[in-house]
Order: sequence, then structure tokens, then C-alpha cells
Amino acid sequence: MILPRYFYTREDVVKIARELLGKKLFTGIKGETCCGIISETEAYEGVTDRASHAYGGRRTARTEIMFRQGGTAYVYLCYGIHSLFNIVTHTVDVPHAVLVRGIIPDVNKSLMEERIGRKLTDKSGSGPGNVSKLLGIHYSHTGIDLCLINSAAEAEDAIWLEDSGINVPDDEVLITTRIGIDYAGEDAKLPYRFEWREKQ
DNA sequence: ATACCGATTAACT
DNA sequence: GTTAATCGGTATA
Repeated sequence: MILPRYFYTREDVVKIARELLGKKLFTGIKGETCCGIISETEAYEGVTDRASHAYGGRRTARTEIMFRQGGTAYVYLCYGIHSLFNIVTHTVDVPHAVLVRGIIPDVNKSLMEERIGRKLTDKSGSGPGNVSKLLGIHYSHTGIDLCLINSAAEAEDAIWLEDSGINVPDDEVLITTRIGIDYAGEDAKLPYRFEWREKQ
């Protein structure tokens, strides 16, 4: 059920971003587990993508995580307030990543409500900062291996993905340009954002 | 050492 | 539609 390493280490980050819709994102934080179903993603295509932190091969203490093998969590702080959760893809030294921008709360909703201090609404899981807030992800979690869950890791915080068995059909997926990257020039026009819109 | 900026959000009008 | 909040990352000196 847990997504295997090869799901993440494939070459096409845009395809992976699309396939992540409908997958289950789990966190085990301080011994408490919860899960959301991924409903929105964006692909960031590494050194050739002006919108990526790793554009041009930029390699710093922060972006170093993106150069690890696929299946690693890249979490960073944005606007001084929000922890943004990304999934590193491709092989070592190719800094591709997928930003998770939305989830549908699935397991342990009471814990999520505790974390945001109010009842869940339809919009609670929308937005990358909100995803981390609901799931308890903090930027200190950057570097966590999404394929490594064992007894030794139980005491530590863990993040992993599982296949939900849900197949999200193309006619329920809205493909648009990415949000908040106006500085990226022509790359801001790339259709790298995937949003799952369930039929009513 | 210092200055600028951002893969955002919530609360406004 | 607008805007304040908020602080680590990055570049420049």
C-alpha cells in the first residue's frame, strides 16, 4: 500500500504530480497519526525551471534536500509563517519536486480541528500552508524519507504516502498555471498545476 | 553585517 | 477586489 521508491524516482515530475492526486498523505507526529487525500499539486522541474528553488543548479543548505533521491520530504518556510510541504522526485542530484497544495481531510479529523482551533470546513485543506497545518508538518521535518517506516523510526516523526485505490479520471482534473510565481517569466505559463475537482 | 524578498493566509472592503 | 502579518533564505558589501 505504501508508495514504493520507484514511484518517486521516475523522470517525469509533471506526470508524478498528476498521479499524486487521490493518493493518501499520512503523518505520524508525536505519536499521533492522521491522513489527507491529495487534491492539488504543482510540479517544479529543477534546474531548468525559473520557478524552482533549484533553478540553475542553486545548491544551498536549504535546497540541498532537493538534490536527494526521490521520496524525500522538502519542507521550507514561506513568508516567515507557513511550512510548505514538497515531495522530492527523480534520482540523486536532479532536484525535481512536487508541492502539495491541497488535501481532503481523511483520518483523525478531530486532531486536525485541534491543530487549527476550529471545525473543519470545505476549505480547510486548501492551500499549501493549510496542508502542513492540518497534518502537523513543520519545516524542521525537511529531509524525512517518505519510504522509510520501521520500528526504529516510530519514536520519531514520520511522513509517508499510500495508494488509496482511488482513480482520479482526467475529466475531474483541472490543469492550470502555478500560483504565486510571477517572477518566473515564461516558466510561469507552464501548465504544471493539477487540481482535483470532484463531480457534484 | 545588512537589506530585500517570498511556491501564503486570513480578514478585510 | 485589497492588505497586513512575519522571519528564514539569499544576495550584496
